Amino acid sequence: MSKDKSARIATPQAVRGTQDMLGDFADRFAHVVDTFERVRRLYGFKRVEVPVIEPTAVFARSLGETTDVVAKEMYSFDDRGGESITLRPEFTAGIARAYITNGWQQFAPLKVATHGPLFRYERPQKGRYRQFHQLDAEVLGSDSPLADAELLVFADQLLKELGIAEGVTLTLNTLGDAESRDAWRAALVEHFEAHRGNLSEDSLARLDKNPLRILDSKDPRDRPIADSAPDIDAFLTGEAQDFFGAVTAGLDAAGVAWERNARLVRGLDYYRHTAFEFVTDRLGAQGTVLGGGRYDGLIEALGGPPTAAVGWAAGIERLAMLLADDVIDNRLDAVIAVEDDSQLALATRALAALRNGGFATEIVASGSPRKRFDKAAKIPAHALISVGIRDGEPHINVRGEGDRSKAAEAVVRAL
RNA sequence: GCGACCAUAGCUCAGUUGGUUAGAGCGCCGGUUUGUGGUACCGGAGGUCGCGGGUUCGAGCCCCGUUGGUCGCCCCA
Repeated sequence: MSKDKSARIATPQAVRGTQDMLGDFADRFAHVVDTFERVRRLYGFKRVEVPVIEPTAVFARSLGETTDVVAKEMYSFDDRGGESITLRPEFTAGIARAYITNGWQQFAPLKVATHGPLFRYERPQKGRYRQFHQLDAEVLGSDSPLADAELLVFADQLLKELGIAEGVTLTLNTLGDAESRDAWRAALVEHFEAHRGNLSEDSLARLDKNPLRILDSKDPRDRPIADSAPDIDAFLTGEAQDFFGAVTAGLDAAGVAWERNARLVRGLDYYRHTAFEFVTDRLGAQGTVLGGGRYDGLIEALGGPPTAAVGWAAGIERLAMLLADDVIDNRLDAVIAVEDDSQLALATRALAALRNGGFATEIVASGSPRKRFDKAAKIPAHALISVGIRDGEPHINVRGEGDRSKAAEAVVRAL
């Protein structure tokens, strides 16, 4: 109602790569989060909340200065006090920072879970957004392979309860301890250097920044070279070998299906030992639905005590897209159609009684009275209650099947 | 950051080789029909054709730019 036209602006568009959710997709999103919250309790993971903003150093130092996430995808800005702040591009580093600053070592081993928005300045694509949302689970302060296994069993049960386990497979690898990883990395660099002339341009860049990533390159020119590269197995120390064996034994004992993928590496620098991804071919180019691994060196790198830790994150939008069409039941218990305005008071009493009694109820009382029944009939509900006049008397009719309908009718009849 | 395709009513879309006043379905509002009924019919509201420039007697249609979307590359959950 602005009288001053100059007060109006052209409606701004939503920021690129962000989304507004309403209805079906919002319900799916909430269903993923609700399921996660339920399953997380079954595994004894505590709820944790950490800030959306952190000092830039939290991410820049921990993820690896040369990773794309740090080098070109962070939303960083100087606040009014001149401090460089970054919108979190992932959960792990912030949780690690909180673990140190709050002295959570006293609770080790600490199992925590959280979910919320993350921000990455990327080109939007199917299953990839600039503001996106993840579920996250971490076990801090445990160097036991049992922790890795527990986290994976947790992830597996979550996917099963969401009904999307079929078509999603757990792929697993080990990156070894620091000693194994360094030896393997050196051998890889040597191998790739020998084939330098045949690598793709992208992989030549990777050779300097993160040679491990050449292993999972999709470029056909890289595949023969990557496939003939040495596996880590030959470089694993006995200790690293035993660790991986214990993780897979734990999975087998819990009945979790998995596949070894010796080519699986992780994008962020902090990973050691166990690395895993739950992958699918149903999301186009964004095949990873849940991923993570062990990051024993991260907390120390952030200035904390040497602390072993392992965790995973899962894209909520990606999980929501995989949900079957029929998993969301947002039917109301009852819909009331007011077919005669003289009975509005009666209908309103029925509405209040139903809602107070725990019945999800909606009322249709506007527009042409003779069309309200049809309008109400289109709203998904267990019971359709019409309130009107019949033979000069107030009259209530209830249509519907099942227990909820009968229970709702009982409430209305008791008025 | 690179590439391809796309953008017309609230939604999903049509719109001929460039040619009067840009259409349909759904949804919304009103009327009629039906009258324990989820039906059918009639009417109405609603559009700077994403935005800016250009070509042309004339542009929703062709060209350039721009913004956004979608899908790949890359990256990652």
